[in-house]
Amino acid sequence: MDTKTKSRYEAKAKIIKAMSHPTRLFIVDKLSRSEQCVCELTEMVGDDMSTVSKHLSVLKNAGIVSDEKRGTQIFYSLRVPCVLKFFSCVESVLKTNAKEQASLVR
Amino acid sequence: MDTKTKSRYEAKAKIIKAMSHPTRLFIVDKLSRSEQCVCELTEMVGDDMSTVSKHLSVLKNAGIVSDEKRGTQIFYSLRVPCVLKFFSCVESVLKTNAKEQASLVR
DNA sequence: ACAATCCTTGGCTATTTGGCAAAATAGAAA
DNA sequence: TTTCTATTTTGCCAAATAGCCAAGGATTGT
Repeated sequence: MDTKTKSRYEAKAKIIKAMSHPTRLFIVDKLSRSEQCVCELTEMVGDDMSTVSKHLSVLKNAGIVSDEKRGTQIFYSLRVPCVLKFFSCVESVLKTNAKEQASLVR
Repeated sequence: MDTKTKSRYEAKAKIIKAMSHPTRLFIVDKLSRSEQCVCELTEMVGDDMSTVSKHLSVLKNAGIVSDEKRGTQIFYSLRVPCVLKFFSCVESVLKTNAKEQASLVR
């Protein structure tokens, strides 16, 4: 694989990697409905705020979310709605896997 | 986040995580055109065969690819074509990021 | 100025990951 | 059987990741 091809796959992988954590997936799911401040997300996730903040910076760094400061709070929102398509595909993979599991038992 | 919700997000994240490595993305891309044996993929990727084999087992474990032994070779193929949709979205994220970069320079 | 609130950053530890090389396995062919 | 050949597994090490806590901005309100 030549260097140029490689770095293109690296750039793509970075974006997918940003989505590859349960908490970040949860956050993206929430943001798909409406923007949220860090404190609200922290509340929903249940981890330390610093942990949530780090997850958000990963998503922001990948270009998946954007942030806006309003007063003392920072609101995050989904910048590229197409990532929501991941969910339906992932669910169909899970379904396919479950079917296969079932057929093995039979 | 309750335990059940959490484990659902974990299952989804696992699938996305399997796609979150440049080499594995490359492999999925190749398999989208036609099935390939490990030796062919190893040749294209340029890493050690044991490394490629490990990547393939990650993809297989996630349910993204399936394998079939024929003679001495093992052919891998894409089990869930919907993962290809990831590519177009990821590309649009890259494009959006590039645009933003450009506007900052201006 | 001071305190309170919201958020991010740095430091630490534990865990996971990715890579190669060597050893083990499975099947084909001789 | 023995010997290839294709692939996987194991062992090891370096690097990356996730989590918490404590410390450090920034902004609002007193």
